[in-house]
Amino acid sequence: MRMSRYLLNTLKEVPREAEILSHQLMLRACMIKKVAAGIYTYMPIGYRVIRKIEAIIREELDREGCIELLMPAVQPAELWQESKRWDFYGKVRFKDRKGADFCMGPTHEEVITDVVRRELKSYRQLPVNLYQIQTKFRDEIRPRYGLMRGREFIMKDAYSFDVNDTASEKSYWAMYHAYARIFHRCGLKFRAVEADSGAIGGSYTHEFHVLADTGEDTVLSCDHCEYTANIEKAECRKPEHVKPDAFFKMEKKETPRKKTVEEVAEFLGVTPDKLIKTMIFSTEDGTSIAVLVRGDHEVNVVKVKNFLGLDALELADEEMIQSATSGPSGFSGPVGLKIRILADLAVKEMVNAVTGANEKDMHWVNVNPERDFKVDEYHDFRLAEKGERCPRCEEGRYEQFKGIEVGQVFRLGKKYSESMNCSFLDENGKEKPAVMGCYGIGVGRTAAAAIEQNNDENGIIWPVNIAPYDVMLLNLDIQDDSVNEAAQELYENLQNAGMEVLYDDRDVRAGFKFKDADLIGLPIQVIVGKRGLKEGLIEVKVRRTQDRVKVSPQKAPARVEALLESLKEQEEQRR
RNA sequence: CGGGGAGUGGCGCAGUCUGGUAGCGCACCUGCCUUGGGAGCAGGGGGUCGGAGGUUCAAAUCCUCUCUCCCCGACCA
Repeated sequence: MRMSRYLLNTLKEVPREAEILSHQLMLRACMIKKVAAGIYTYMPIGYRVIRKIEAIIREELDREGCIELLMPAVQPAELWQESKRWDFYGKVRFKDRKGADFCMGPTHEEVITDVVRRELKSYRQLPVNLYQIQTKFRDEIRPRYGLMRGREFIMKDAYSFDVNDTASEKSYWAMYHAYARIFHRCGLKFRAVEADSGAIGGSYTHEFHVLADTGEDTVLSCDHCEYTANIEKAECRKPEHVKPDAFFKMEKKETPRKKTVEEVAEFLGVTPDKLIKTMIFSTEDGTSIAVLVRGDHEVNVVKVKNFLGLDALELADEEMIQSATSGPSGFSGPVGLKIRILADLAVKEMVNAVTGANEKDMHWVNVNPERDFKVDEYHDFRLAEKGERCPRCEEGRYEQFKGIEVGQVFRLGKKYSESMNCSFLDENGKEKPAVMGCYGIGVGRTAAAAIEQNNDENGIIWPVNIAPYDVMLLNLDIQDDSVNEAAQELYENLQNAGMEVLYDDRDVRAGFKFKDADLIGLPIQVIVGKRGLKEGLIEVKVRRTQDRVKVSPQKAPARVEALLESLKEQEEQRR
């Protein structure tokens, strides 16, 4: 493509709306244009990246035997009413001229289940895995960061249907491995992360996170074994049992205005790990529950929620704390507490601890679990932290990463097949619901994540496999016939050798072209100028390393091809 | 939805407090000059100041309402 005829206006200045790097660079490199909050046009150069990622996804899913189809963007309310989800989910709803309810599809479980239930008759038809690459619309409460969290976004979603759990699990792992291949091919450093499966049920799920400091999610990974988990899910190692020397007598002490763990610990001259932190939560129906953790630990609300099998759990407000503990907040403690008490495993090992006395300005000291208060259930209820020992192996410790969630594989079980009656006859002629799985990849978000991970002060550095073009060809002097001739010939020869070339033949100064080339970030730049041509040479520059080599125009295509190959290899091996 | 901030040529901003008929840089067009890291000079086109209403001789500026966008929190690919 000749840039003189392309639609690609770069920006020197950063539009004010862009907060994070990928968003800024996408705007500056003319990849996207905002149409409304969270709604973007993919400009030509940006759309090429999207298409590259889609192509990789298609290849890897097709390899697994998945089948592509395309479902509608607009969905009728009836399907959502059937699955009882019409009133949940932030979706854009509207009525047609007859007054019937519709919505922009935020996801497609309902539609795919409807499609499959009409077609599925026999176990002989299973397994089947159907996918689409489609535009979703979710009325996000707060869209931001460009393509990272839009309201309208391109997503690959796949749905597997199996005869039973065992078969479904097989489908799950096939997708897991396909995803790993996809993100490797995209040249991304990522982790498959065990994640919280939410309220949908006991099955497990993995999120795929691209590692980047700007990521919104926190991931803990063992530096020795394979264990990697979202911080919401990351298990804590069972605490060592230490035999205590002596149990002292429980005593009440005045702690005027000392409410936080730090204040109380300092006031009493102990370390925070000697305190039992008592957090009061309230469930959906207004019941209060106490959760105890060691003073230097934090409660993991997700763990508590899952343990209780609840959808929602909130920290109690002042009023609730009063009625549950008959004391003010900041002085809650388990001694004498009448509500249900859950405690983290680490609390079980605490000896002669400090805890709130459920009255203003008072704490107990020398409190011992079981002797001085009863715990209804001990369990892993706290947030794991970096540096802690791995729960799965003996040698490792947790490392912490920031990640961008670009994909998820999820076992749905029979949730939709039962509520929407998607069943088949098994080999005994018995009717059974299909066991489902669903699998998503955010295509635009993957592109954004790739930029977050691959950039420098000059701009984007595209991994070869998802770069909009392979090569940027720079003609530094379009007034000069010899330069023009050489550049034109290279343009043709590079393309004939199978490479995608963006040819900067614009009538602008050399410096301008260099800046643009770096900003747009194609993996290789081929630079043709008067200066080099005098010696019969042109320059080949690797964007990532800024390395330049001089070669003859004749040898350039082979050289560029070899460089692309080796870059590709390195990128696919990245961990 | 709660809290904070902003809407002035395509982009970045000044002007608003103290009303007087809109300005700067980038980008764009023309010419000259220049040509290996976003050159220089000269000339030029483009905005009615998010929208509606009001106050006033006069409103980007003051008042009322409204819309949009951005940032921080809970959701998600």
